[in-house]
Amino acid sequence: MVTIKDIAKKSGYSITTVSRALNGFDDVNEETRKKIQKVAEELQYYPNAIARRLVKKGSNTFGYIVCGLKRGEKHSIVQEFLSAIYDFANKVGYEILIMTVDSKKKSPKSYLQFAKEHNLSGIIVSGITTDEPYYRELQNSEIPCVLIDLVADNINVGSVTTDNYNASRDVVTYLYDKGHRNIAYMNGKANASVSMVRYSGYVDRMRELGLKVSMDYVLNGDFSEEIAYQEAREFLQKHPEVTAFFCASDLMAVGLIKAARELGIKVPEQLSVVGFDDIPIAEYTSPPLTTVRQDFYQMGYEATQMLYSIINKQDIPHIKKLSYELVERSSVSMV
Amino acid sequence: MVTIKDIAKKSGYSITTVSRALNGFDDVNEETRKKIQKVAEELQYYPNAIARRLVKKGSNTFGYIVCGLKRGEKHSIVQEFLSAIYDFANKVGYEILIMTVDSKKKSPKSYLQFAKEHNLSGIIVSGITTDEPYYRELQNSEIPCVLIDLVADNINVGSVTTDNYNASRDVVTYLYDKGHRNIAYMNGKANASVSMVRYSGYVDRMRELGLKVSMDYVLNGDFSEEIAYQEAREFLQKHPEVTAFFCASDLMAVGLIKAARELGIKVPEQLSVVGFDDIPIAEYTSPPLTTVRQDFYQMGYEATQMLYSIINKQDIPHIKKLSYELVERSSVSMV
DNA sequence: CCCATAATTCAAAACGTTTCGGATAATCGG
DNA sequence: CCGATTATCCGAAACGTTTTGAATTATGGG
Repeated sequence: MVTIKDIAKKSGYSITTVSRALNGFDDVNEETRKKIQKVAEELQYYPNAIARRLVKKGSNTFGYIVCGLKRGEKHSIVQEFLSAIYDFANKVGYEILIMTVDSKKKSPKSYLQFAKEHNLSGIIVSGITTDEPYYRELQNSEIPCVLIDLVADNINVGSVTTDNYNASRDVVTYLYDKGHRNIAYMNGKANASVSMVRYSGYVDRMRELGLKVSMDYVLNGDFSEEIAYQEAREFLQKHPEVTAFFCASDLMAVGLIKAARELGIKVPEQLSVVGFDDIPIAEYTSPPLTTVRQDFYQMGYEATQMLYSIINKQDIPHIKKLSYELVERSSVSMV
Repeated sequence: MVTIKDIAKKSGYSITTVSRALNGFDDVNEETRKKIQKVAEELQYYPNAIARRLVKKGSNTFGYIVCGLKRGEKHSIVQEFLSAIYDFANKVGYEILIMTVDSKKKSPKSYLQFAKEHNLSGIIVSGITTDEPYYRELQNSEIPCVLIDLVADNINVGSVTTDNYNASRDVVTYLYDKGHRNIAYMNGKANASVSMVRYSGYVDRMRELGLKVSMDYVLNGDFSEEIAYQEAREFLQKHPEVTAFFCASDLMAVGLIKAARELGIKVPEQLSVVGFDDIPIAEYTSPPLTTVRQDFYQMGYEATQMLYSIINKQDIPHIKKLSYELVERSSVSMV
């Protein structure tokens, strides 16, 4: 490994001067700089980021903690986040260190340990649910951090989510306008923050519209296609009066549609279905799914941007609700 | 930041002893260790990984270079890789540093710089094409590295791919057995290694079966749904005699099917289509796509495993071809 | 009771950088 | 020509660890 020392030796200058020359300080003669740069090039010198990070105060590194990353996922949400985080990080010259945490096995490291070990400037967290130990730890974080899809009430932690509440309300309104009155709801993971918010949007709007919201009408599909399918199969047989279903995720909507098809219930003629997320699949199901589009890339980008602001002590709002879009495809019909 | 020094001070032992106690060396009294651990806990001490990495020879870190990560991707291949790489890394106690490179803008860093800066033990590269500057650089790498979907001929660089050649041949055979004789081929990016391999599998098998392979019958969809759609629209009108299409990716198959539908050509009745990859969408298109399944998770896992072996100077084959599976769904019919 | 061995502990160097405070030489105003 | 700037340069400390080699103490055999 060729170090700054080698360059100093070969060029005849001191370590200090070499460092300053290479880092563009202006108290070094241009000619000297040229010479040093030449030597650096000849020797194929690359500054050791580790040594640098050790001595510099900030590490200029974002941490990204992704919970529940696993194989065979049918959406690419994490990929979108990643893409966004990197785009922003590249823009501001930060690097990224990722930690994955599996909710099943208890992780060996706490998020705090992760952050401290690596001297992280701040961290972004996605995919966490309120029942994980991390959640509590995060609540009183001393380290700048922003949560995706989860709100917290600490000054050091920001959050960005889609405006789930209003999105949910809009879906109910949309269905109502199409003439539906018996609207069931398929909720996601009980411990996911978004589930609760979407649920209350549904309930509130239903009530406002004077529609009954019986507990029978809300199922729990755990954000899983398979579970949604199971639940729906049972439910649909018992409740032929239900003409519309709002699912808290596209995947569950897909499961639901499969159940309906198997029971000979035609979508959308006999049953309208609305999903949430607009994952790639949504466009290709039959019928193509009407759903609420979340822009996951933007979510990741805004999160990183917010983290950057928090790190730099900028005074900005710590809660950001992103807009959504109701994408009309063909899974809903008038009644 | 609480350091090892603080612990030394508070516990009354030397820095050396603290370090050795915390790292489980056996030349420290168990009682001492207990005490030191207690102090460490009280002070919420977390060893600084940066300092550690600086002094240790190996960094115990894999680099992962992902080319062409971008928003709005309709597959989750990178996510699968990531998931796999992390699973393996967690198993062997490595960390991962990711660099993204955009083939459009010339990247500020060479892969070598990236590796040296961070003292990486080795790197994994995915998504690279032969026309990128990185490709040449990689060819004579001094640093252990393994390429996904690209083969190299350097002892330090391994590669893992699906057995694209045979997969391609099998598809042709499959179509042949279904009675198809005029089989067209939609190729991917010209500069992607896999494209060439799949292409030759197609050509070789066609010839073996005594089928003509005219240049007219091979299109280039650049792995893009849109381009494949455009190309197909033109082609299908001119060549009604073609009864089957083999596409080098599912996405292109989707584009192709769309074109066919618009031209009133029924899939699979009038045109059979086979894709490649088996991305999540493939299962939901209408008709559901018959395709070659690649296990991207396994690819990532094997790649990391191989990298680990290379790093540890184990003598293992540097080229790994993964098996595939022809998934029969409904986009192919007998003729 | 003494020497050899084992069990503990520690001081100091090393990893590759940045940076503080000063040193030296050159330039300038008067 | 002198004191004061200014332009360049540099030595040494610092970042938080690990590790080497040795010192100290305890133990045991004879």
